[in-house]
Amino acid sequence: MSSSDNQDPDTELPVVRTLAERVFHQLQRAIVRGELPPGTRITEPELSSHYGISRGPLREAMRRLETYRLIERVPHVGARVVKLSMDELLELFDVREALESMAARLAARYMTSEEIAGLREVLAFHERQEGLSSGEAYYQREGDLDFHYRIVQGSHNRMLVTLLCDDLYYLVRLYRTQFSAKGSRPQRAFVEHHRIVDAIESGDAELAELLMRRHVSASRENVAARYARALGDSDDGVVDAHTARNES
Amino acid sequence: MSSSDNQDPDTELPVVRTLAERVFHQLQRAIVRGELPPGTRITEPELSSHYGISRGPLREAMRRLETYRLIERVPHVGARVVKLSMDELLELFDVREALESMAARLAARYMTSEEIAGLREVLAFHERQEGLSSGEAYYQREGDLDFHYRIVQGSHNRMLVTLLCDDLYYLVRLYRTQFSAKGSRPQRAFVEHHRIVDAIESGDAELAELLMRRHVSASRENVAARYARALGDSDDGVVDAHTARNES
DNA sequence: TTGTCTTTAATTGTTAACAATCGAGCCCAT
DNA sequence: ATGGGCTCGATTGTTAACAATTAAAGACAA
Repeated sequence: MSSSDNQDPDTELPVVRTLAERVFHQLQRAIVRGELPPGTRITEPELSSHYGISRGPLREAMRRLETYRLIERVPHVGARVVKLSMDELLELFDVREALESMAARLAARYMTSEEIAGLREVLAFHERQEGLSSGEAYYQREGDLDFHYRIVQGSHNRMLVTLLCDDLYYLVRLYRTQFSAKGSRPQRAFVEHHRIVDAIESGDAELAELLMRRHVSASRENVAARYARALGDSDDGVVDAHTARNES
Repeated sequence: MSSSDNQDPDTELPVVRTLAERVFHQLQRAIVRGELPPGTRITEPELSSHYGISRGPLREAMRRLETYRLIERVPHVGARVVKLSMDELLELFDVREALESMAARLAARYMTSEEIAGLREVLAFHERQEGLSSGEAYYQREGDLDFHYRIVQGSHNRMLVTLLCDDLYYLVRLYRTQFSAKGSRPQRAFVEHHRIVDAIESGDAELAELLMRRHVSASRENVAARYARALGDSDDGVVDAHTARNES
């Protein structure tokens, strides 16, 4: 019940045909997990020797990481792991609101009964995890991501799937690790998730779209409110870890 | 009054700091203009000798083209210019509808009076071109793209701008050249454009969002209808040039 | 003739060395 | 002492040669 089939936790995918691809996935995971903290300078000789490859494939991997917005490069200067600001996080929420509400609308039209059944399984697993370990935010977060993941795939719009699942969700995960999101209102998110699935199952595209839009928007407002509150307590204008939280 | 400042017609941008960047822009332009027809095999030795560079920078340029979905690569096999299907074009319209309606909503909130004035200038230029040369579709198309471009930038959401202007609009232009879109209902699009700007100027975010959504959706339905009609006349199931048209 | 296997040529992936650019540290003049 | 300019080290950009994989052409057998 992980986010995806090609998202095994510790071993790299078996179907990696090139060194650049392998090290790209390794670096991507390291960044998303926070093993390479934001702002870390990425130097090519260092990383290439660390991974035991030459600079050629490493540069290709870095170029891919750049297009995924996980690192930022400046010609002739270097690259560093992206440092996320609260402004950009809120921007990302707007984009997610637009794309995921559209995905929910399409999912209500095109999702198969098997896919809907799988979605219900995710919700059940989600609640079970919540029941026995309320403090464990990991499953909740991953489970929530899985929920959104499946609805996007249920849209049967390949471009939407690529944009959200391949591009933006890695940024979402990175934000969560950087801001150490704990999931602040799981029970309310549960209710919203169920209502969205109900709308999808009944084929009500407009309602599914509206509910998903509200769901993402509420999450955005929650993050923004926590950020504003943290600004009052903090001395500087930059929010640091453990100040902003997010449940969806 | 072109689509962007860094979009000069024939000379490459002066601020290109590396060979890979230069050849990336050259290839991008060649593909979007149709000089490299869809499905064309891209072979590294050929292109590198053609552009007078080695395979290293060329591979970096190709990797960037791949993430922009302008070429498709298969490891150990090769790359070819993306061949677009009508299904994917309709998918792209759904994504545009979601993102551009959000952009219009944000533009109504955050667009400055200078940006709105520039938008009105685009519309005026647009109409002038339409008046004196009804058969010239080029200016109409570019003008329309410029219109959407500016609204997206008016959203002041950098992630949205990157997604739409840097990623998707090149695909839109590629579609237009491949399907040789002529602009089938310019006068109706004019009215819609004006109404959208009116809504933005009056700060009516919800109306701007709704109008932009309808505008893109109408364009999508127009393309779909022409495609269905072409299917009846055509012998095979693949739409070819001069059959599908699109005005927005 | 057709199907399969083998060989082969071409292309892609990878590596290591070379060249160009940038930033830091030092020196010197005011 | 401080600001500007210069030198030097390190990193990035680029190149050319090498290795691995693939797809196609051709030989051979049924």
